[in-house]
Amino acid sequence: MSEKATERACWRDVQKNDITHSAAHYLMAIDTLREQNGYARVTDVAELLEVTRGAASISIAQLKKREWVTEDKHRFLVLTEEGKHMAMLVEQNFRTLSRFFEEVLGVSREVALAEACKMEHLMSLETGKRLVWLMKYILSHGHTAAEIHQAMNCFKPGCESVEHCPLCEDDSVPPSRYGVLADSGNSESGMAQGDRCE
Amino acid sequence: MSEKATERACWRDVQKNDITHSAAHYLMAIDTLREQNGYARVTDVAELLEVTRGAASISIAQLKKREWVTEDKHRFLVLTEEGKHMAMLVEQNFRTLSRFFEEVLGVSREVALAEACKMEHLMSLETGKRLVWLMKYILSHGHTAAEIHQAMNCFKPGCESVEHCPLCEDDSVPPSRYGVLADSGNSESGMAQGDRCE
DNA sequence: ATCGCTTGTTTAGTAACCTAAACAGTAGTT
DNA sequence: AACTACTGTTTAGGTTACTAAACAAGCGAT
Repeated sequence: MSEKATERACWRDVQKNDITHSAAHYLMAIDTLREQNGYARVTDVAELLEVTRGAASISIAQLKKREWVTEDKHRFLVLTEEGKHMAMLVEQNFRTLSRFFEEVLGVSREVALAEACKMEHLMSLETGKRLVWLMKYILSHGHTAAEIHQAMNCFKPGCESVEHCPLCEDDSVPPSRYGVLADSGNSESGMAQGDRCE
Repeated sequence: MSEKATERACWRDVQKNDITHSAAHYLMAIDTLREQNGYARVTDVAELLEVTRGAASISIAQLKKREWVTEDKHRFLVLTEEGKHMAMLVEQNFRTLSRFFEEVLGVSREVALAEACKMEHLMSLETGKRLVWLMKYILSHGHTAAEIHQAMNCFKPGCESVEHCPLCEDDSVPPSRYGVLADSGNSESGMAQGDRCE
């Protein structure tokens, strides 16, 4: 009876995400600036991110509260260990996703970068690692990579109507998004899919 | 000189996304309710999404302004053609992503659903189609699918430190995130990739 | 010592979300 | 008709994140 929490409305969890899109970019900006200039000040971050100093000031104050950012002896901004870790995670997710979109899926570079940028902070370390693993596998197995590239090169829009998609023709997977609407008795039927991965 | 916009700060484009995470779920909720109950009212949507009627009322008013939602003869909520299209797109992205995470990457169902839910509204139709295409290819080529599944089953955390990742060891790809810091002259090199889809 | 510039913070106002609570209808019941 | 219940909107208040503009502090130059 409590197992249906598995299917529970997940849609509001976005707000409970570890890190915000904006926070991630403030962290990465500080990191970038320290790497490139050796130091990072509020003004530099603001300029890099193209926001006002006021906005940067307030956002960075939040990051200090969260202990992702501190100041060094010279009062310049630095990432704490945890801050560095968050920044690296997002940075890595960005690279993984953009490479996946561009090199595996064959999406244009612009779109690949734009979409990777939107999703980078939403992917878990676990999923990111698995995606890297998949890409490593594909890229290190010449014939597989070639086949997939060939397949992707033959990609044609197709599937024009979003309403009907070849992959989703079997409606086996789409799990109910919002818990149980009407009382749908046996909730064990949800796991009737022992046919994969054996 | 204006071509460097290619590498320009993309990080604020998230706000310019076609649809908001919350808007997407309001649309899908209306769609779900009409399918399940035959009608959708503000109260039903609020209950389904677990928000107050006040919040639902205001959000739905916005959707009406955008002409994604109207009312039928009985004053019940309905999606317009455009609204339906947006809802279908997000719904499809959700299915695609969750299946990809779960079936291809081997992520647990919970995580797969949660992350798909966060990203569903951020993936373009184009990328979504290509991902479907890739999955179709993988799943329809027994040996490839088997190999990949085997590889993914052998997945071990590895790559423990986020700082150093096997895939990203060659720093060839990571494009500068925030425009040009120092003046980096020639920007035409960005489009050196005319090798697809001919 | 005062001008002028940069730096960082603060304040007021905007926008998209949410809650809680008051409010105005509409509709069924006694 | 009056009581109650449900529906939908509105109001006030909170959050995150932005802009614009005022402000305080520091610092170099004359």
